[in-house]
Amino acid sequence: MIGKVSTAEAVFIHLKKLIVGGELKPGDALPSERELQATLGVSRISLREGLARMSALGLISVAHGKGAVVSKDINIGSVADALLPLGFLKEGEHLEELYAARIMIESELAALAAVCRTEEQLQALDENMEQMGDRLGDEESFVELDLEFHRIIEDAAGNRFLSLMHRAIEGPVASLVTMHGASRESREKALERHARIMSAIKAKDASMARELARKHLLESKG
Amino acid sequence: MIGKVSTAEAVFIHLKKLIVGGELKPGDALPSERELQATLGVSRISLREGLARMSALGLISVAHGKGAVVSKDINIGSVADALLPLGFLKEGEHLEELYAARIMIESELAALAAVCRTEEQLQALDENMEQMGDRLGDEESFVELDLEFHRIIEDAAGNRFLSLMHRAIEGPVASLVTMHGASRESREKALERHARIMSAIKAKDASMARELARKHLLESKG
DNA sequence: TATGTTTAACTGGTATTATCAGTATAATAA
DNA sequence: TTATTATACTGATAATACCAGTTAAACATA
Repeated sequence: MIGKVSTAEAVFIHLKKLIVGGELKPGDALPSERELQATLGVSRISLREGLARMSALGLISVAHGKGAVVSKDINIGSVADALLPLGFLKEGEHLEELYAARIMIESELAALAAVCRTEEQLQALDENMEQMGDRLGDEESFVELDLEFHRIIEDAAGNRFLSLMHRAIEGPVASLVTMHGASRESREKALERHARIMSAIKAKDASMARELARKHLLESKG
Repeated sequence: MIGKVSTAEAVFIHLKKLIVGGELKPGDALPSERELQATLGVSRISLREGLARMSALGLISVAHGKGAVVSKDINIGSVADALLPLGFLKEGEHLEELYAARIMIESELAALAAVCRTEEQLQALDENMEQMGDRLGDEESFVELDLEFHRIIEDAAGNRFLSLMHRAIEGPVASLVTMHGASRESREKALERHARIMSAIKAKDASMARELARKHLLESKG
């Protein structure tokens, strides 16, 4: 009996194969539930549970009264949900793994931002740093501005896949990022490092931006 | 009915909040379906569709006759499924974005491998390169060994999150990776670059391994 | 007493049927 | 023609019954 899957799972696998196999292309409308139910020879319940799985993963999008269509793009929310158990990590190696991934992503975002950034984004970074300078004494505001700094860079990088991973990771490691209890001196140093990263991005020096971002995160970690 | 979301979606959101909020911890058993149905005041169908969503995302794991428990870990299959629409990308900027992410991941894996690699893994890389040397004339085998080389490095890096992203990306960009139609000379150069990466990993030089891997992928791309 | 079998009470899985609720369009009335 | 209404789709929800694994308590047996 090992290997047996439930009917709902079978429906899910079947539909997924149709999409992967190219029989159902992005944007295509699925047959109606009654029709699928008859074609696949399953009950409405199993059919709908299979559809629920598809929908949860963002593979299809269903609308009441209209029908279901194959998604054209990944659903960031779904991916983030699937990565949700990462938040359970408290200490130890798993958290280290996640942190390593974060450094990799952040530094690559900085490198890409150095290439793609617009003048508006440079200005946004400037404003952000100015505000950070004003809030050196306000820990909470500083932390929030710190996160915003990296979010601006993420936006400037213009890579949807990296943005997705960045956001999925941001939550779980937020507790680490937030330098809570850090000294004013450490905040001054962080702002200084931000300035250097910003300079590299402004100068379109991708390698420099990447390395500075990496060092920044490594140093702000301890 | 709560707000504008479906009942099944409301159930899903409710259960997710219980987990995120810490009321349900990883490994905890969920109440039985009949119980949840009564507590939430919804029909069995909606309840089960909500559970199906949870299950599809790998947030819970249900067993026939036993019950459902909160997952302790991310489900690679679920994440990969959610990323499935990436395979729709054919050409253009989206593929470029994915390729940039691939280079980032591969190079970081090489850097981590340089730190964590065991003697067995070094030996596996050695054997792989030896086989590649023997198959310089056999394009198909060479491509397969090429992929294996990077898979060994992925394993050696010992970072589950990066491994996940690596595997999710491997499929969609496979067509790019496979140097189909490349000359024997280009294969010789690729092998040479592999040897240099391997040396850096053996010497535990993370920065060197990262840079060499990055250059390798950039060069083998064209 | 100790052990093996049976049974009963859980659990989730599937199916049937009926009905509610959006949506779009064809038919109809102004 | 235009505005309204009826209708025939679509998915959403529900109630009910029953099937199918799992577990442990009850019980018969050695």
